[in-house]
Amino acid sequence: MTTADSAPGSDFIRKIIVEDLKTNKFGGRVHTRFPPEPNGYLHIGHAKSICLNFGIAEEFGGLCNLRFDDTNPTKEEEEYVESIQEDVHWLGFDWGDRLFYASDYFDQLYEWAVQLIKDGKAYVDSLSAEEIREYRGTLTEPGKNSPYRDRSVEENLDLFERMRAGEFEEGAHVLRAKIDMASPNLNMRDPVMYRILHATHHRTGDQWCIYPTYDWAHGQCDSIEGITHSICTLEFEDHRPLYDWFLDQLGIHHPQQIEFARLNLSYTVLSKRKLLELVEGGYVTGWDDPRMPTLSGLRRRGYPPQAIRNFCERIGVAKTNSIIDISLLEHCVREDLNQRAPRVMAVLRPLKVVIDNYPEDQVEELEAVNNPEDPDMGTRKVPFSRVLYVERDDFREDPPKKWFRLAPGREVRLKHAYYVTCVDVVKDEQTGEVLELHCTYDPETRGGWSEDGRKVRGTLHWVSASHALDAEVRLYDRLFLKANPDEVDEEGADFKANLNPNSLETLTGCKVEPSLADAVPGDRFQFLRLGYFCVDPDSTDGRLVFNRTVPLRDSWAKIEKTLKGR
RNA sequence: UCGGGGGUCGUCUAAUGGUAGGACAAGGGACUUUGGAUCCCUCGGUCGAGGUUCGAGUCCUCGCCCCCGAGCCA
Repeated sequence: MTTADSAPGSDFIRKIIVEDLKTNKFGGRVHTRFPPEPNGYLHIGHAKSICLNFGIAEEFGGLCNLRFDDTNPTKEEEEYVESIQEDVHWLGFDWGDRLFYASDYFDQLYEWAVQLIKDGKAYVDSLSAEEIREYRGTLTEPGKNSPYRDRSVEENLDLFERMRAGEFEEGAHVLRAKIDMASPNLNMRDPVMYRILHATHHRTGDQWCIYPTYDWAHGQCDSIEGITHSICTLEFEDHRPLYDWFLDQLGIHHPQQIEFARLNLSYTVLSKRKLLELVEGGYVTGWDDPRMPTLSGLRRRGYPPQAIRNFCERIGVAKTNSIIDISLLEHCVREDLNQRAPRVMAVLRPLKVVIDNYPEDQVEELEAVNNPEDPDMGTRKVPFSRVLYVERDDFREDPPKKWFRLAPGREVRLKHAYYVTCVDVVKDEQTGEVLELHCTYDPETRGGWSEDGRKVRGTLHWVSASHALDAEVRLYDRLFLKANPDEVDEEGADFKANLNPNSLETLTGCKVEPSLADAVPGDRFQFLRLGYFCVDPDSTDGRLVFNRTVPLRDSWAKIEKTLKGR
């Protein structure tokens, strides 16, 4: 077999590592890192990177560090570093005692900067930000040297020292690498290494007022930690020559940077900027809104971490820009939950059913399997009585062709219970609305089976009216209407114009079986015939709240669609 | 326009120069005490033009298309 999902380990990055191991490039070591900037919550795109970095370390008997790339105090917050750790752990990965911060290395980075200045490879520039941009040239024209480019080593050292001491305003000076203002790679046109930022850092406080840029920090941090393979996304490809340059000038351990294509998912957005906009604009209830592609949102939605890991394994790793169909993610979720989620019965839109020939005060405890996919999950008792609720959608007064559910005169099976036949329909005289159904049951079919070989095509879920628990159920749908939310018709509109107005439907007065009384937030279930649901943290003692994780495939919807199409 | 990176079924992803395979999606069927799940089948692809070769997705040449890059963001 040569499929992506049956042969994890065949992607181009793992091939490079296998080759490096063969040639003993890093002394047989494999050491990766996941380097998030703590300026937002992790989303499923990060999960791809986490699974890649931690997964590779695991597979090759190596290590993977968690390192916060906290070089910009104006955007980073402690709240994010906490959520990021929680999310990585939730996915099932562990960094042991290797939790690091770029800020751990600020002293070393400063010393190395001084070394580059002494070597004549870095200088303090006093051009304004705007001037620096002008001097940089364009994509097609070379840049020109700053008039400050040839300051003496002594002057550079003095200025840099005073930058650190806080003598200057933000923007007055920057430290730049002295490389080549004519390079066709703009990253090599004397990139900025340090900028003055009079900001309080979430970890170093006011100890520093100059902060290293990503380019100056990243490779050196990798080097300090002994990283062998520094895996990042495609947009850093152009930075690799710079990554290599710094390491070469310093003559320190030189990891290999490898770039791969970031994850894109249909019907969703995966950019921190846009996610932040959804949160701050109140389009969702927060970072953990179950409609968000954030790990905290998916967690609240009920997505199991293993499903996300399986998904990340299946999508593969390559350099091709791609958009993964969200149905693959949903498939992975169903696949996982099908094996593990206990089945229960819940009626979302209740329709009262009276079993006319069932004894008034009788209650039977019927046995129900918890998961037909896994007998070890055992059975439970479900109460059955004279008055029940069934799903409103499961009754049609004028049943169309191929309708095997309830209708006047029709016999159906109540799951785990009895065969019942609809004998009467009570309607509101004014509105015509169906108020309740009257049925008779066949006592010989207890457990849902008939000895006489009689066939019933339809099986319905139900709850006993007097035993059922009330619940609120939140039905989630895709957050966006278009596969590509950025595709907008009107001018001036943006991705928010494609928000799905029906991405959340809240149902109250739902009825669930009494065994759910002990359910706690995070518990996942399959509501028979409906889908997978989990208990939301909004639940209180007397009031259960469920989130729909993902619906079951509804094949009736398909039949109806084709019937209508004719 | 300059530099970098890409282009294989609808969507992803495989294929020492040797039968283009798998997954998801779609369509059909079997089965079923969830119209669920499961199982089976079908549909469907190498960006284009030349060249090398017994043989090219793979090698060469020339095109075409897409993505990234001009933050003191990462």
